This record gives sequence, C-alpha cells and structure tokens, in this order.
Amino acid sequence: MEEGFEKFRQYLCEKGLKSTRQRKIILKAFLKSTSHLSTEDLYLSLRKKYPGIGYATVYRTLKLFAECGIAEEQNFGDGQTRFEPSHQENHHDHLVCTACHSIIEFENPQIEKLQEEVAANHGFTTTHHRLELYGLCHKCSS
Amino acid sequence: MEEGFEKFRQYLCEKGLKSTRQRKIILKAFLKSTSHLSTEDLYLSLRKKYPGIGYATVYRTLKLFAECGIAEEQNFGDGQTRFEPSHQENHHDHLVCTACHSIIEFENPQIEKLQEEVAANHGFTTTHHRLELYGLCHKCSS
DNA sequence: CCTATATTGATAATCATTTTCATGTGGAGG
DNA sequence: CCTCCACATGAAAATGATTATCAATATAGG
Repeated sequence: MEEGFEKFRQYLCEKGLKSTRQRKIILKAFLKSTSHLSTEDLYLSLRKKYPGIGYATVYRTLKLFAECGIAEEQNFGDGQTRFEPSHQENHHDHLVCTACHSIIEFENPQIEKLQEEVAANHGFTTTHHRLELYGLCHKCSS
Repeated sequence: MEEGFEKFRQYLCEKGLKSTRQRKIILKAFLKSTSHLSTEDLYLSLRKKYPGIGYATVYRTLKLFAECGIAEEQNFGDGQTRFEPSHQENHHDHLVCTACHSIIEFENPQIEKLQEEVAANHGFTTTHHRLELYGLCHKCSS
C-alpha cells in the first residue's frame, strides 16, 4: 500500500501534476479496497464521507491510477469498467463463474512466463494483460 | 462455416424465432469475416450492398449469434464490443497494441493446458476463456 | 390465403464515460 | 507569508455505444 502512494507521488511529479486533497482521498480509499470496484461503486462509497467529491473527478483519478500503474482496468462484460489495485509482485487472474458470478483469483507464474515469451516472439512489449477463465464453479456444477 | 448456418437455424427453431432475410444476410457476412468486427464495422460494410438494413438489427442479430454460440464477444478496451466467429477447434488469444490498436492473434497450447490445470485445481469446469496481452507492437515501440 | 406473432427500421431513450467551463487550489518563486 | 498561474475541481452538458419503443412489415403454420 505504501508503494502505491509513493508511485503516485512520483508519477504526479514527473508529469507536472498536482497532489490534491481529492486525489489523496480517492487513492486512500482505492488502495484500501479489496474487490473489483466500478467507478460508480467508489464514487458512491466516497460520497458518504466526502460529499463534495464529483463523479468526474473519480473517473479522472481512476484513469490516472491506471496510467501510472497502481490500478488495473478490468471489464467483465457488464458494461462497467472496474478497477483493482495492482500488486505487481503477485499479479493474479480470474476464474469467473457464469452461474453465480462469483470470482476466484489465482496466480500462476508459469502462465505469466509463457505469456512473456509469446509477446517477445511477436516483438511486443507488454504493459499488462488480462486472463479470465469462464465456467461453472464447484458449487454450481453439481 | 456450414455448421454456423445449421447451428443458427436450430437455435431459432428452439426459441420459436424466425429466419429472416436480414438475419441470413448478416450471418453470411459475419461468418465470412476474418477480423474482429465491431457492430459498426459490420453495419457499414453491409450498408453498401444492402442499404435497407438498420443499425439496431445488426446489434440485435450479433447478440443472437453470441447467445447461440456462433460468435464470441470481445472487448479490447476501445469502447466498442467486437465479435468474431467462434471456431472451437483452434482457439486463439490476442496481443493488443495500445498505441495503434492493431491486433495479433496467437495460439499457445501450453498456456491452454496450464489454464485447464488451474481451473481443475479450483474445482472449476471451464466453458471458455479470454486472454489478452496489452502493450506496444513492434512498430509502435520504436 | 389468413392470421398470429416475431421482426424490422427509424428514432428516441439510456447508460457509462468524457468534455466543457467557470471557479478554486497547490506550490514554485519571490 | 504572498502572488501568480498552471493545473484541478464540480456541475452540467456532450458524446458515443447500446437498448428500448413503436408503427409498419414479413414469416411460418394452419
């Protein structure tokens, strides 16, 4: 979590952007969150404590987070973009149950490694990736 | 391609839906296509030959295709949903250039295999998956 | 051929996201 | 501390993709 703050501070500095009250509030709430938040989710939960914060600011700020690498964008096909804090040490992917919509996270360094190889073979420099396995979870398949 | 028509015919029959001129036209054009078409792409290309076909119909029909399994929805983060014919024999994944939006397809059986293992370890029965690697393609990274 | 019902095309409506713009604020340099 | 100005903010309007509405039309079964 600390590195999140540090990384953001540095990014703002590099780009000549400013550290504002709102950005700090949003960053703190975001890094604390565990689940896959949509902009709306985050906006609504912030709203309770800090009524002044605007929808647009949350959008803009989450996009900033994604740009500087402390957030990852995800799209599970429900029409809303979701974000989650990216912990670069242990990146994880998702198993999505198409019946009960539960989400299980997993890590697999072997897959990650193969992905890098594929990218390299095609002359690609990858910044991030997305892997989702859809199907029925243990409960739903019985 | 033939199975596409057959599968669609059967799906319509099951659901009590009708086989119309437009659906045939759209299905034919869709199955012929190779790339990752957005609804707009398909609409515009159809428009040339069949000016009568409406935007909404293309949307509705592509959604039908996805429901009955002859199309796969994809979302590369450019704000448009794309579709491609699903050829279940040789599934492929995507490298997406975040600068020029070019898309490279690749297959990697090793990754597929590892995915199955992960799913099995979590008691999941997978129906499909999605893997996308984002970054800069050879051209854009120089 | 008739009829009930699904489908179509045009258009309006909706939803997420982005832009606009007037106003406010952080922070570098005095 | 002040001042200044570029950047940021919030509210509202604008945009772009997608979906719903509805009157007119076409399909499939009898």
